[in-house]
Amino acid sequence: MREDVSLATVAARAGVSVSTVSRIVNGEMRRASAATVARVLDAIEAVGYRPNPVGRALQRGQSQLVAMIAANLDNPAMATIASSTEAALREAGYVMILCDTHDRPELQDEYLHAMRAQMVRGYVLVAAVPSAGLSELSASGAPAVFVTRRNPTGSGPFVGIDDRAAGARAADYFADLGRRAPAVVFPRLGSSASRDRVSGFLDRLRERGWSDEAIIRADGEGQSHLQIGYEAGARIFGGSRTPDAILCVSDQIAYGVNRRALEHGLKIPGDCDLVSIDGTPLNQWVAPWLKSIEIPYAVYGVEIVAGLQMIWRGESFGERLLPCKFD
Amino acid sequence: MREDVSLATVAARAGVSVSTVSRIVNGEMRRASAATVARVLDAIEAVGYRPNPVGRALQRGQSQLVAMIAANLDNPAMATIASSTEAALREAGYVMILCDTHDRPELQDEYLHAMRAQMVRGYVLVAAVPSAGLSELSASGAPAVFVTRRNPTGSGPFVGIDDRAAGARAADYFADLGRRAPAVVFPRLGSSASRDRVSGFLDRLRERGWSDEAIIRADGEGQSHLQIGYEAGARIFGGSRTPDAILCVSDQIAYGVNRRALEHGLKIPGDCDLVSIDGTPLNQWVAPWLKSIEIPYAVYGVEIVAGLQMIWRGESFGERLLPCKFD
DNA sequence: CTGAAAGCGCTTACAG
DNA sequence: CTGAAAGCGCTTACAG
Repeated sequence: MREDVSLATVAARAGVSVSTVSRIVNGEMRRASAATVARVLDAIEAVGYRPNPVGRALQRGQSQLVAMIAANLDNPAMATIASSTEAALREAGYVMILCDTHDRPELQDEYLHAMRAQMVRGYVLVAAVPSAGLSELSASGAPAVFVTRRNPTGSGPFVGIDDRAAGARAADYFADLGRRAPAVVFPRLGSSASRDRVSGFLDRLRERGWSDEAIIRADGEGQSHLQIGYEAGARIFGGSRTPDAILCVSDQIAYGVNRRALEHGLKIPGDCDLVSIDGTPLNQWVAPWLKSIEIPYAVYGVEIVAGLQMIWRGESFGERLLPCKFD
Repeated sequence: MREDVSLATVAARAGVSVSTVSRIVNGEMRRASAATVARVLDAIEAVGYRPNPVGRALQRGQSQLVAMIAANLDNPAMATIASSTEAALREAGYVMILCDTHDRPELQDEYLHAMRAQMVRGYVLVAAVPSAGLSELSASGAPAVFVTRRNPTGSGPFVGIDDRAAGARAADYFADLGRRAPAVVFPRLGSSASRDRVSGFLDRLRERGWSDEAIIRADGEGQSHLQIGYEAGARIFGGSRTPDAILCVSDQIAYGVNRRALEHGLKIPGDCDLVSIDGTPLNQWVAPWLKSIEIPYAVYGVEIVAGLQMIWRGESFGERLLPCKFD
């Protein structure tokens, strides 16, 4: 377990050149005699050699590092995505660098540059925001998969859910239940995902006979979905019409709305149903009042890595929409 | 923004040697004439040169990467620690690699080896478990700071809270409130932190007149603190004596206990007070019934990085116990 | 079947 | 004040 075991160490011990050891380490067994291979393998074993990824990266122009650039790790959904991606990358022999952009384009660009300097093998962009560096990245053709939000500066491999369908499902649920006054709560400056969930919800309600004016819409400002829900809740419950069913585009928004509902003395469910889209496992423990369309964040990791591997192999990977649970 | 801007590119453009450029890039301004410095700086600017960290790491035997090796990212507390550490490292010019060990010693060792191969500049070990590789690391004197759990294989820089004091604080709170039947819930196979919280609680209760038998103790098995609380709750609420105050050593344990309490038709608070140690911000939104001693996870990052920097400078860094809020 | 050599981008004694 | 050279650990044509 010494620090100074390099190809040279192994080569000396086996009595061959570093070239030969290098080839064998890289699996080119058929270019050396069986005897040599055996001797080298023994030497590797004996000194406990492991290839130095830094030397290798410099030579190959490519490291074993994969950059995950995420908008906000404090969001439990992103934490789960990060965790599952980390596990899948490790299985595949890669190491994950984690970058939190706090949804700020300049930070995202800073990281994008830093990661290119690190010669990362690929990029996982979770809820990426539009930025100059991102456009460059897209243009450069570097291996990248977008998660949750589609590439805001063009197209690209995507892992997520069918957001419009999720919204529509909530609409059907409310309609089938006989609710009359549906509402939807979303971030003012939302992602494509948010918007799709909302429009899927609205379109389906229209199909099922609602007029536009009959559907209550409320948004909230800022980063924090908790705050967004709380703020929008004030307008919803303080308004002239109180809804009997609310779709929140995320769990955290629902938490905020619920707290406001409690302040207004409303019973949830009962006076008003709450449905959200996320379905983090914590809900069953602390928010049993919440019905949620469950996004399978825990399997995002394997899908993301599968996507990267397809790209590395030169195959094309368009998008992978994962099925949600709702019961 | 080309890929091929190296020291050589800059040197050629400025009409000097790479040595000179390298020195200037590294801030050794006084070893070159003012004219040369100006010319080189111009060239750097003109071609948009950024030092390649991989070449640099190989030469220096040390990268700009810092490894965070955490036991379980799905735990919100660890996610917040990871997030704040990432931010602090970025400010300091480092990049964070994230490794999730799932509390498994073999995985921890695998990562420890992989990170050494990456020539990481330092290690942040969050809730590390005992393992052969960890002993090696401690022995090697590599820069490492332990977080949440102290080094289980010896000593080492530590960032955390005064766990015994936190437990004692809960005891005082219950005693001052006039509670008569206190209980404490903890993981069966807990960390040093868990144990200290429990013993701090018990010792203070004893000081304040409780007999050992009067204090209800319940543990639960497994990884998931939610499950631990739920399981222990069954024994607590199904037992002969029902407590009127419970300390849970983590928020998630409290969530589990609360759910069980609800199933038993108990009102929380009212029939029974619940206090936990963690104080994640989510509590105010989804668990207003929970009183929690708040650990400042969001500032762990800056303390951890400050600790690493002290170690890098050769100064000694023993431990940093951060103050908790409880009101 | 095998090895010497060049080179990935960088740093750092050493010589001038 | 400045540069040529060696070397960090590796890979890969190329020559034999």
